[in-house]
Amino acid sequence: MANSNDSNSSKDKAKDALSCNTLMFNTLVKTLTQAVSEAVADLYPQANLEERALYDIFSPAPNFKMGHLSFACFPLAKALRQGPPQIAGALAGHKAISECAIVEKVSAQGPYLNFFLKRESLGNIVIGEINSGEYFEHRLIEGDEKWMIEYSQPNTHKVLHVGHMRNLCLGNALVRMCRFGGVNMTAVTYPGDSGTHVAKCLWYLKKYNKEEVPEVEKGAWLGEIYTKANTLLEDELGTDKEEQNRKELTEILKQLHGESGEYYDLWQETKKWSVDLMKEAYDWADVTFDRWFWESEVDAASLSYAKELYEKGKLVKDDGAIGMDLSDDKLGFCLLIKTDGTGLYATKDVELARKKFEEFGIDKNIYIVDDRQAYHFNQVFKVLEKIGFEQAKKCYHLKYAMVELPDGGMSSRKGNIVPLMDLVSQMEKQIKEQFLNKYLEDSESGWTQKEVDETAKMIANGAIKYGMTRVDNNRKIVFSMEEWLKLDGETGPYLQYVHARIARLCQKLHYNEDLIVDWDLLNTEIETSLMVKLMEFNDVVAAGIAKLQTMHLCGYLYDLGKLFNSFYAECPIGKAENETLAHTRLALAHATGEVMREGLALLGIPAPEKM
RNA sequence: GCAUCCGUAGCUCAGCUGGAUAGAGCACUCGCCUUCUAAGCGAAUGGUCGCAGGUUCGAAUCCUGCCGGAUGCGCCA
Repeated sequence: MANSNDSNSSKDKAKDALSCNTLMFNTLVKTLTQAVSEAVADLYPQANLEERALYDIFSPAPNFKMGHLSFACFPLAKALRQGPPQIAGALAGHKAISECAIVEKVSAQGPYLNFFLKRESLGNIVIGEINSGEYFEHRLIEGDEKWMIEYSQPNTHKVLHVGHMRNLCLGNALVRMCRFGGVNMTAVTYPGDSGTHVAKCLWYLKKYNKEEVPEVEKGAWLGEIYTKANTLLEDELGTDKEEQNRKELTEILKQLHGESGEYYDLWQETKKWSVDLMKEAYDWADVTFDRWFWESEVDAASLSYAKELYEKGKLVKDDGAIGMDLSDDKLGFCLLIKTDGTGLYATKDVELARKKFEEFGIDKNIYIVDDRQAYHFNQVFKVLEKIGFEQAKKCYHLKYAMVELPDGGMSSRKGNIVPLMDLVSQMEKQIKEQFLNKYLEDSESGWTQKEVDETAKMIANGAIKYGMTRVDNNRKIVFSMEEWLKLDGETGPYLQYVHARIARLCQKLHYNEDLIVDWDLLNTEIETSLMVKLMEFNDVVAAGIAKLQTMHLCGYLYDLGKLFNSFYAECPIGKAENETLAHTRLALAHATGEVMREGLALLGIPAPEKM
């Protein structure tokens, strides 16, 4: 009993931290909501239903044969004291709905009210807004809370590998989506530039390394040194060298803390090599941060803050160590000062949170970190709450499962990793060989080598980012180079291809905003389906922001791409029966291109003009 | 032992706060370039939704138990 209550409340708290309200931005759904509201008020005068509640009931119909939008009457049954099918029947017959200006046809199917919208309304309101750009200006999220997302916490002195990309792609996409929806968002990173891994790396570099430091790619080389250091230290465990090694590492850490000595100088020099590597990856991913919080920056401050908390009686001493007893909350004991007087990971995270609250005045604090840290963050958030930070309730650990290799987890400690740039370069090579190089010889298309290189880069970028953001955060990704190099089916390049096709089409057929269109001419199912799909874009993004998920946007863009490709195959544009139809279809294609470009941009994926 | 996550087609995954016939991709089979980019389109094949109960008008979805897998649980980060 107590257990289930506890788990409920912790789930509720997590929801609380996430919660945000989406606005009623969908023009057509809003119009339908008003119609339904009017009909309900007329038919059931005693009922008192808010428009907002009605608006939320609308959803896409399961398939385009049944309608464009559905309204399920189940939620109304209690308030209206009638069965859902009866309600649906009554509403369908009311003229506020059946004669609504945007409704082509409405029918009650069992408990559902299914709407077909007028092509003219879809065209003028949806396609028109998209092509003018107005559609992308809607604010999606209510309120003016300040949000912060911390993502990408790579360690210096280790290799950046494909596992880090999941975090980076996810964070990048969420930041972009939130900003698109009108959220005041600050993006920060927290690289680990201090601690034992650094000491180990420097220890090996100074004492054992015989290789020349390379001229280029020093960061990757340094990562290999770290792996060697670890291997050596593990090999010497249990030998008479173990004690000596430990002493040497402690001495190095002491120098780093004291900010002087040969190892401190070496740290400063080598850190730069790693940071250059990080920046290379961030440039590749087109990621920027508003603030870099260095681990070394909070190191000393975190310890003095913990001491201060202890003196104030907020922490207790136990077994010689200092921390907070969270056993009442089933979170054990959160250790903050070790018996040797130094701090820990949690100590730094408490200080970092304090800094975020004070420096930025944030209301919502999101951490994108892998799911192995769940317990750690539960402890840290609880500590913050008990210290007295109101914002602790709005701290949220956005978990994701690890990227693994077919034979198990990736570990730079063991060195069984795929460096990020290996994947990128192999993919670019493959893209050129399989697709782009042929355009070099083709005198008609006449691509330059530079165009080939740039396009290959964009496509590899799209493939990796889509691959990393399309699966549920809770599901682990097993990385296989062979699989990732397959670029057909549901992939980033499929979406980019749709965009490139449209761009070419608009160019060849001279798309412009002044084309004379007649939306009523679009009378095939595929054309109206495409229009309805386009209408849903903002809804999908808003839902993604509310849930902090990228997966649904990926799925949406893929569905949109599929619809477009079917449309492209079935409906001739340049050779349509008449000019107005050609122009109308071209406007629809252009709108699809705009949504695709914007959607890809939210995932951080570039949209090539040709490929 | 306790906690979190996962278990849906041969493989990789969708299925949103329970709701209308469980959907894609890959693989396999068949069709489509004298028409706007075939990195494409169309068709066919493939599922007792891990198992067992419960709640409900209705459960892949919520609850409980079990099975199988991953991860975490005080001096690492």
